[in-house]
Amino acid sequence: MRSITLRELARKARVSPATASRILNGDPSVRQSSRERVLALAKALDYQPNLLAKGLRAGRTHTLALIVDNVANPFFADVTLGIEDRVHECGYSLFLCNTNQDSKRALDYLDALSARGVDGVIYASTLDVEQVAARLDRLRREGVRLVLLGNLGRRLHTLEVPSVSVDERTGVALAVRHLVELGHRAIGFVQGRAASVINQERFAGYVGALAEAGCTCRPEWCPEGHYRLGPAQEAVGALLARSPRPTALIAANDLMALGAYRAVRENGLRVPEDLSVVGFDDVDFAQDLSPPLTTVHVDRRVLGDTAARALLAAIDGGGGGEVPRVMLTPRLMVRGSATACRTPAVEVS
Amino acid sequence: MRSITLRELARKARVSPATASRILNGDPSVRQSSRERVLALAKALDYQPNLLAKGLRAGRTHTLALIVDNVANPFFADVTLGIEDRVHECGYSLFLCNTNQDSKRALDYLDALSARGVDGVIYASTLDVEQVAARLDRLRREGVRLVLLGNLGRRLHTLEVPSVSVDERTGVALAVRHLVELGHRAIGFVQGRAASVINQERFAGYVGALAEAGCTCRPEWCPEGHYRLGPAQEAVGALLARSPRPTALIAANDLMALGAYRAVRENGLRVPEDLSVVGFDDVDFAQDLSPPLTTVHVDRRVLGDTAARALLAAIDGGGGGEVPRVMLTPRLMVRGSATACRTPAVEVS
DNA sequence: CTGTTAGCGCTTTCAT
DNA sequence: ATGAAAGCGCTAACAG
Repeated sequence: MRSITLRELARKARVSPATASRILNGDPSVRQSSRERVLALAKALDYQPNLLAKGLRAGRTHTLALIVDNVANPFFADVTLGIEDRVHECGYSLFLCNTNQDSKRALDYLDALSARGVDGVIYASTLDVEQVAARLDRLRREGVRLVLLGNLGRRLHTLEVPSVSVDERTGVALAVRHLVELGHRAIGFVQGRAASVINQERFAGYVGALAEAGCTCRPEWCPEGHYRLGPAQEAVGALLARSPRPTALIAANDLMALGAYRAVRENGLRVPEDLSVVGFDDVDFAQDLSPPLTTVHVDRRVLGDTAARALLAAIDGGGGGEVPRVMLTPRLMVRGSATACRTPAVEVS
Repeated sequence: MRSITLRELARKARVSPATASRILNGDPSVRQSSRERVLALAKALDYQPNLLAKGLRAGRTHTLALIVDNVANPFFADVTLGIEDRVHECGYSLFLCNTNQDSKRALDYLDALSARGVDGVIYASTLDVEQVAARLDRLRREGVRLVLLGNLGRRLHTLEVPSVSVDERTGVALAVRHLVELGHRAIGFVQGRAASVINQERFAGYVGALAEAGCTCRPEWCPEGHYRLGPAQEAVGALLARSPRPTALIAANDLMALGAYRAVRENGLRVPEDLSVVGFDDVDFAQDLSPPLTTVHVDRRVLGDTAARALLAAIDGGGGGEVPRVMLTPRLMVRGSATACRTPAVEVS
C-alpha cells in the first residue's frame, strides 16, 4: 500500500486532480481558498508525488548518474562526495555505477541508465572513452547530458562534450622539475594502465618535462602498475632488481606510490634515502605515511562539485552553444619522500 | 528524441503491443514466427524498455538505495563497493545518499526515495536510527524493504528489521585483551560520536573488557573524535596534555587512530614507545602507516555484500517471517602500533 | 479560475 | 495464440 495519490488528495480537497497539480506546482492562477485547503491536506496526509509518474510524463526525472571505476579508490571517493553534495543540493538523485574497469559492465550501465531516463551522466571511469563512445553518443542523442570527469586527451575532442579535468601534464611536470632540482636525473615513472587516457596525459607530462630537463627517458623505467597498490608493488620490485635503476620514481597515483614504498622496503631499501618517490593525487593519508608522501595535490571535492555543476548547467541550459572545458591546476605538496639525490650521476648513454 | 517505444516496435513487427510485450518478457504462448521477428527487430533497433513506465505499472523499480554518512570514509567506501557489486549483478540500480551525518538530510532522502519507488534501502548511516525511525517505518509500510547495516544496539529491536552488522563488542574486547596482555592497564578509548549506536557498542565492548581485566575506566580518557581525523587529533592532543595519561589508546576507527598518531607526534612523542595505539576497521592503508597500525579487521566488502543479499532476499521473499540478524565477527591484526607497556603501573585510585 | 480529456510507455485482464 | 482496452500517477491542452 503505497503513499496517497494526487487523485485521492484532490478528491478529499474537493477539487479536480488538475487543480491540485497546479497548486502543488505553484501555478498562481488558483483561488486562494482551494490552495490553502489542498496544501494543508497535502501536509496532513504527507502527500508525496510519485516521481516515476512525474518522470514518465515530463521526460525528465531529476536523476543523474556517476560512472566510476571504483568508489573505494580514495580519489574517486572524494570526487563522488563532491558530486553527491551538489547533486543533492539541487534536488537531484544520483545513481552510483561502478565499472570495476570492465568496459562490458560500463556498457551495461549506460543502457540501464538510458532506460531509467536519467537526465545526465558524469563519466569518470578511467576506461578509454572510445570503448564506450558509441553508447555515449546514443545517450546524447536521446537527450541525456554528459560530462566527462578527469579524462582529457585528444580523443575527447571528437565527442563534443563538456569536461572537467585536471591539468595532468602540468601536475607531473611539477614533480619532475622538483626532482630535477633535487639533483635527480634518473627518474622513473610508474604508469597506471598504458591504455588509459589519464595515464597517457600523466606520462606525457613526465616525458615532456624530462626532455625539457635534458634527461633520458628509459622505457624500462616506466612499468605499468594498473593504478593499484599490489601490481605497482610488483612492478617496482622488478624495476629495483635491474641495473641501472632510477634514483627517483614518480607514480601516476598515490596508491601506486604506496606500492613503491612497500617494494622498496621488501628489498631492504629505504625511502627516500635509496629512492625518492613522488605520488599524484594527495589522498587523505598521504601526509601520514612514513615518510610523508611528496605528491601532486588535486582538490577532489572541488573537482566533483565542478563536474556536477557543469552537468546541471548543461541540463538546465539545454546544452546550447558552448562546450565548457574546465581544467583545474594541481600543485605540488613537498613532504618527505623525495630528497636530494645521493647517487653520483651515472652517464646514461 | 528518446529511444524507440514498444508500440512502435510492435507496429513494425506487425503485432500488437501486447504480443510484443509478451515476447520480450518470455511468455511462451506466442507463435514462433512472430517471436523471432520481434526479437530480431528489437535487437536491430536497439529497443530499450522504458523502466519508468515499467516501474509505474509494476510497482517495482529494481532500484535500491544506500544511505550512508560519507562514502569517502574508507570503511564505507569499501562497504559501498561490496553492495554495488551485488546489486548490479542482480540487475538492480543503486541510489547513493550521503547524509553527511545530518539527520534532516537523511529524512530528505528517505522521502525522495519513497517518491522514487525504490524497492529497498540499506541504511548504513551512523545516525541513530531513532532519529529517522518514523520515516523508516513509513517506508516499510509502503512496502519498501529495509536492511540496517552496521547498526546494532537494543534500539534496533523495536524495529523489526533485518540487519547485518559487526560484532563490535567482541572486536573491541579483542583489542583490550591484547593491550592487557602487553601489560597495559591505563587504556583510553577515542569515541566516535557518543550518540551513535555503533560507538555505543564499541564503547560498551571497551568498558566490558576493561572491567573483565580489572582495569579502571576513566571517562576523561574517552573523548569524542567524531569518527574523523581532525577532531580525534585535537581530542587526543588534549588528552596527552593531562596527567595521568593512558599508556595505550583504542580508537573507534582507523581514521581516528591516525589522528592519534598525529597528535602524539605533535607532542614530540612516539607510537608505540610512548603510547600504544589500536585502531578499528583495518582500512587499506593501515598496514602502511608507520608504525603499521594494529587494528581490528572487518571484511568490509563482505559486509556490504551480505547486506545487499539480505535486502534482495527480503524483496524477493516478500519479507515473510524471519528477520535475519547477521553478525560478522572481526579479528585482530597485530602489527606494530601496540607494544609492551614501558610505564610502570600507576596506582589508579 | 477550474474541470475534463488525453496520454507518457508499459502490462494485463478479458475477449476472441 | 493474439488484440483491444484500461490504467499505474501525473500534467498539459483545451474547453468552459
